[in-house]
Amino acid sequence: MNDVKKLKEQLCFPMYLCSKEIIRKYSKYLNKIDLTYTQYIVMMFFWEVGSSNVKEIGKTLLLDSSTLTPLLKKLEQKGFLKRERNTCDERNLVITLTKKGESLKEKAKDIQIEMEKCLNLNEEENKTLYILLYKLLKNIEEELKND
Amino acid sequence: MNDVKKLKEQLCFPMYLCSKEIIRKYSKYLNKIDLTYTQYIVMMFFWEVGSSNVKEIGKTLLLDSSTLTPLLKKLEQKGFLKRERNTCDERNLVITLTKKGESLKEKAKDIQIEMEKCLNLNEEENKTLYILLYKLLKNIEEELKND
DNA sequence: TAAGATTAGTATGCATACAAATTAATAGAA
DNA sequence: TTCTATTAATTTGTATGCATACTAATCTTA
Repeated sequence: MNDVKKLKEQLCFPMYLCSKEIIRKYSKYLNKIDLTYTQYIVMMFFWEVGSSNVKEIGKTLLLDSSTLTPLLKKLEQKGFLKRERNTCDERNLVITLTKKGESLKEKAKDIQIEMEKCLNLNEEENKTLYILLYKLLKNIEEELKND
Repeated sequence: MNDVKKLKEQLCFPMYLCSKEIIRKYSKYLNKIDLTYTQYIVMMFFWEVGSSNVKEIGKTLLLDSSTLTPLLKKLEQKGFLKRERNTCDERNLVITLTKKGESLKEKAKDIQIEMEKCLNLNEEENKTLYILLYKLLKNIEEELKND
């Protein structure tokens, strides 16, 4: 057993596939409201907090600012967000939901319901998976700190 | 409770983060052997099967041929793979491991061991997570067929 | 057997994702 | 107070990832 592992024997592989395929399925619904998956995640963040800056979004979504800058500009182009410099500290942006962005929330609700059906796990499985994913995430983040 | 869900309440979010962060951590090790994560997955596939074509790789890794074509060319450039047309059916490629690609397997072994430590789940958790991920993957693939 | 359908792989365009370098603004120390 | 360090965001370059369109080879069938 001291050999290189096969794809199926490594946890990272089904994780990679699940994430990719869930996003693929989600995208089919999100198309209808003119959002990509990452844009949707960012909008979800704003539906919770109302307004924020690049740094804070990155900390929550674990995304680099160089990923977020063009993405936020895109969401501004689409009229879902507004980007302004903070007058107190010009280094910061103040990014806020527009009325159009706020109203998109209603349409997203239906998509979430559809997606939950697709995953097709029972309550127990769902909860177990949820707990394990967050545990794993915590462990990995701890490890990444040491680099 | 008939409201839009928060990020933390949706399974897709920790799944997305876990996948991304595992890949981030893996990449730090894979740098040393001149592989990206996706390139590593492809090499794992070849360490199992020896040789294949674009279609088959895509079916196993759930990747589009338009993703694989440039990636396989890159791995050929690095000297890990060889790409030739199948003389029986010129539409197909015959992609095979080179000696250099084969020998890379030994170095990958150590990386797999390091990574397993990083995930830091016990045997029970590991197994449960593994089973749930494959179950979810099966469900999603079933749903994607209906599109 | 010649025309249309199918198949395998490639090319193109768009959207992430991240490392590294850069810019502009602010904080902190001498 | 001025010089240096730090910080927030942007820019640049590389690598996916996928939808769509395309090319070339093979298959099908009339």
